[in-house]
Amino acid sequence: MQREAEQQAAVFSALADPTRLKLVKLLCRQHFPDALCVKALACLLGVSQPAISQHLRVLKAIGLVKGERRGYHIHYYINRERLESCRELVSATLSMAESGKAQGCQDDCPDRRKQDV
Amino acid sequence: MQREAEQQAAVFSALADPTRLKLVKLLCRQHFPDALCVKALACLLGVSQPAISQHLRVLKAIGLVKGERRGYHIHYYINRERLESCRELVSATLSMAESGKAQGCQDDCPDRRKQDV
DNA sequence: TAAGTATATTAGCAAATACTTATGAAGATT
DNA sequence: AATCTTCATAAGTATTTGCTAATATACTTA
Repeated sequence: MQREAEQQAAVFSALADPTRLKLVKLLCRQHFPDALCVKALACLLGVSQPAISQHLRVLKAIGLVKGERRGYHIHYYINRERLESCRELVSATLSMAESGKAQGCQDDCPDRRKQDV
Repeated sequence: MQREAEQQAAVFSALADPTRLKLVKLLCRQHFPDALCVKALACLLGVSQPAISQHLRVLKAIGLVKGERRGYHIHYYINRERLESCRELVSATLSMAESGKAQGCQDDCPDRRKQDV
């Protein structure tokens, strides 16, 4: 569960930035053969080109976007299967269905006796 | 859309930490009349009491947890309606259903002409 | 009301983040 | 091959974050 929470948090982290969310949405709206190069994204989102490259790196790290060169430009697009799996991951993380049995204080908790409200 | 992305990012941010995710999960598993006080949470998660208070503040800020005093302790619990609404929010944010029409470069984009790939 | 307990807040710190400017690397075009 | 153009990386900075230790606050209980 330790590692699980970290992996889940990593996905939430990658999406925990408004510019990155807008980036994802922009890419989502693109459909073949429309293209969005880095400069165009920078222009649309009002930040510098390196800023976009850095955001793209974060999104690539979780497999959410991919790039493909076309002439001078690199055409960035959403990995839609991964997008769906991320959607399921965040949804499942917040799903109460995964609630197991209630957990009490551990035996070695110094305040176990005080937990009786 | 500007503000929308910020609000969505705020929810992702609040959940973009493994300790906070574990906190949410722990509270999810609690069912009335079980109680988890701050000290018990600190003990279970292996961090200090102030750290828990601070995480709880973040979660309270988005309405995800609530506290209720019972004797000496404050019993923290999940706001399950809000949990569900957060689940819908993050899911919808990543849902391709909200994809509108493809968007080109703005007219004033200095690199509009270069976007033809 | 005074003492006791749990929780919140503050101060301080190290690490991470989001950005810009400047520079480097990769590939396309001629 | 030389030149261009795009994109990535590096360097530098201001802000935010997650933590601990110390302190203050709020409430209960006697």
